[in-house]
Amino acid sequence: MGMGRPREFDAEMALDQAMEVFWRHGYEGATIAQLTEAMGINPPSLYACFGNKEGLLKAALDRYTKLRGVWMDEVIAAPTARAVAERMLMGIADKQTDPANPPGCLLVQGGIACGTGSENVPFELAARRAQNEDQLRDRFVRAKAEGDLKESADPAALARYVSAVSVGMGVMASSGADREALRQVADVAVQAVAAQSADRT
Amino acid sequence: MGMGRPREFDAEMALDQAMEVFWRHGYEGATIAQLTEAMGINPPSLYACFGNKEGLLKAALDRYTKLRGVWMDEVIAAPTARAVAERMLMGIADKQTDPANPPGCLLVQGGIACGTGSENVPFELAARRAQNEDQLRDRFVRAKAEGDLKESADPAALARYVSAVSVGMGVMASSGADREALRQVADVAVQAVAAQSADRT
DNA sequence: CCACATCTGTAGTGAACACTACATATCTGG
DNA sequence: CCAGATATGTAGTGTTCACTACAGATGTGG
Repeated sequence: MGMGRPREFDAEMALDQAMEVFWRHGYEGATIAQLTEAMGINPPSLYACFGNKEGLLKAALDRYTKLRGVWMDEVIAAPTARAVAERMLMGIADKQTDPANPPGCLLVQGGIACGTGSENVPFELAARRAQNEDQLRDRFVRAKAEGDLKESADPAALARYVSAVSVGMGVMASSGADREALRQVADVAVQAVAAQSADRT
Repeated sequence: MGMGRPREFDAEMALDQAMEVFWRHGYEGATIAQLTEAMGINPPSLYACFGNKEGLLKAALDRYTKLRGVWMDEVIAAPTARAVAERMLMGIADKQTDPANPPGCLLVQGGIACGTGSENVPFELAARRAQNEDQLRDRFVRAKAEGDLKESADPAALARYVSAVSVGMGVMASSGADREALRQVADVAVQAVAAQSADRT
């Protein structure tokens, strides 16, 4: 019993290309023809490796969140809640306007509303965004315990807020907002977190 | 030269139904079959009245922005920049979770990323969102002139910020966030505007 | 070198899509 | 009551979609 013919393409490189297509056109807007061309393979290879279109999206999302996870850890490592928010939102302003990638965020561009048969896609993307929010919330819980945030502060609400601003910035980036515009938004947004911080001397 | 057979359906009522379908499934996710069924008409009537699918979307957007314009005027009429932000974001928290409509905002759900041939749709939606932002900016310019906002405040940045938060809240609503969660976000978000306000006594 | 397993490219599959031809129905103006 | 004009319902049109059957290629284990 042999092991069969080996794969001729690099799965991770192909995923990077697929990620970009989903990022630019959304799940429903991306066609298998576009995906296979970008990935440099033919449909049967795609289906053998990823199952179907939705499987490919999930694999691309896994790769995306893995890459972003590294950066997110740096964000969480900031010393204060305010610094976390600032590092996160300013970083997002830069990332979402990085010409190396399509504008905006894959977790938003992937698909906010989908047609019948793809209802699962927006749900999947929301779940990934929620993971980020949970990380932030845990960090803000710690900040409160450390006395870095006011007693009246609600860590979950703050995390939801920062997450909401991130999403809004992503949509703006995808519709043409430049880096400076996003930084201005981030700058204003951080002040709300600062207002929840103790010792604002 | 007669005037021809009169239309048997009410265009505005039909538009309301079409609006809901686009709102729930997005432009690309909505099919002509779904639209005609919701509108209670057959395809030829749709095309005779609205030209094509994109024409129908634009008509639905016109109706949506017209309805929202009334509410927006009330928001703008609030006495201070802070009150404007509060009225806007709290109102949005309620509207985006109103069970009478699909969750979120049509200007976001309509389509953030689209496939080849529909690139115009995200652009169209962005233009409508920009109109809202312009209204806010003008109001904040006035607030600054009135001494309601600090000298250092940037009205355009504040307007972009409020607009970004609105969009983020819409995405959250569409992925299941409840009214209370959105109100918490709005509550935090308003504090950033408050931080730009003068006379915070 | 042979049986077996997996990948690859060609060339399609049926289904769903946006959109429309056409015959018929219903109005206005004369 | 007739001629012109527009709306409607039926029943399609061609195109594009996600997905796959199949045959040939390329590997491993015996």
